[in-house]
Parts: sequence; C-alpha cells; structure tokens
Amino acid sequence: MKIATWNVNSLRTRLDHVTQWLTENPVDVLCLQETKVVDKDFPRSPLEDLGYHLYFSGQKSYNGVAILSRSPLESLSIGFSPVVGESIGDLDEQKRVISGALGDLRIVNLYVPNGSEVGSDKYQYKLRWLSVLRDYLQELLTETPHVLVCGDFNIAPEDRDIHNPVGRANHIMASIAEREALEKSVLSIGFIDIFRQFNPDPGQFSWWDYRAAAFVKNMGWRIDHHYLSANLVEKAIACTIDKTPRSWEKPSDHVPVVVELS
DNA sequence: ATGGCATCTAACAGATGA
Repeated sequence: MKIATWNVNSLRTRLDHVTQWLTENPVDVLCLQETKVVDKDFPRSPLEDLGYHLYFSGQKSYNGVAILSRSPLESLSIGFSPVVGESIGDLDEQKRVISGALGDLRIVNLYVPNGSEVGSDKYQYKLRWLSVLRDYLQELLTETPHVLVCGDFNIAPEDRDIHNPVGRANHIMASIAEREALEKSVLSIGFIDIFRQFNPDPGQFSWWDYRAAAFVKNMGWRIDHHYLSANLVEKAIACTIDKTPRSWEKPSDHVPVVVELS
C-alpha cells in the first residue's frame, strides 16, 4: 500500500498536475494540503474519475486539507476538537487537520501553520497548535497502535534537511522552539520520521522556494514528512520524494513524498 | 538584500506563504 503527501498550493490551480501525477503514480491514498478551496467548490469529478473517494475540509483562500483514497475511509475526523475536546480556542478555525481509518490503520493529514517569522503572533500560534497536536496524537494512539501522520510540517527536523543551515536557529521552520515542539509533540511519543530510515543523505528536499531559481540549484528544505507509530515501522518498505512535478510548468513549490507499507 | 515568486481576493494592492 502506498500513501503520499503533497502540498499542492491551490488544488484548483494544480488540478492538472494532481491528475497527471496520480495517473502515473496510482497511490492508494493521497493526502493534500493547501487546497485553498471551500468544500462546495471542491473539484470532485476529475478525482473521482480516477477512482478515489474524497474527504476534505477547506476554507476560502488559505489552508485546507483533503484525503483521496481508493478504498472508503472509516471514522473520518476533521479538526482537533473531535479528538481532544472543545477547549482549544481558535485552533480549529483554520482547516489544517483531517484523519480517517483504513481497517486498523489510522491516517492523519496535517498542514502545520507556517509561523511567518520567529517571535511573531503567527509563530506563537504555530507553537500553540503543535502543543495541542501532542494531545491529539496521544489520544489517537490509545485507540489504535497503527498511526501514520503525514503532511506539510513546515519544520526541517535537522540541519541535514536544509540546503544551508547557517542562521537556522532564528529562521522560521528550523528555530530551536519549533524543533523542540516537533520533538515533544511527535517524536517523543514514539513516532519515527520514516524517510530517514531509508535515506540518511543530506540534499534531499520536499520544498524549494519559487524565488532565486532555488529548485535548479537544489536550495531546498525537507519539511513534508511521514511519521509512523512504533508499531507501524516494521511494515515500512520504502519512502521516497518525487521531485518530478517540481519541474512541470507552474508547479507547486512542494513535491509528493510517498511511503510504501506492507 | 524586507528583495527574489506565487496564489488568493466583495482583487487591480495587500495578505500569506516558507
């Protein structure tokens, strides 16, 4: 079974890329972020025609997440509050969390806040959001030991995940507090960054800035991830980054990351 | 280098992204 994650930076703008990629890579599940489309305008037919069931949570202009699955998902859950309760303030207003189950496997699709600049209000929001993510994932782990958490994390976990780590301690997506939050909310409760189980090398990225010809110079960041719960790691066969769509015309700035499970 | 580029909007400039 193959599961992919891809921040498409507007699903409607990238619809041809998504359908082309799915035609060439007929994964079982595709988790999308930054769909930027309200639910009533979600482009259903082109994706259903490829054989996918669609699950989505969108809003106008920003954010938005979706799961495309060849088999129907069970126990669909949108946002943090169905899992952690209503005491999370404004953290479900932005549509960043969707989850569903395939048998005993729970799949969680996340679009972690960007954070803008270190120390900004959006940065504090990102850290608050990650704090609630810990409660959310811990609760899910009590329900099933087989949890896959994927998405755009907007955090490069280590310096080898950045083309040039100089100044990263105060850089958004690599600051000390962000990495500590990722450690506390995901890694410390047993999740494994499965890409690094197969690929230890530097220079492997999932996002390249649109500016300064970053892609052709491979000046990227690895910020899109698949985390597997400890009980799922032994089922992992491969995890790969597909850079191909970044070279297509008018691409997303992110590319798909695919994990294969037995 | 507060640029460089892309996407969105009760748009045509400003917010957001990373």
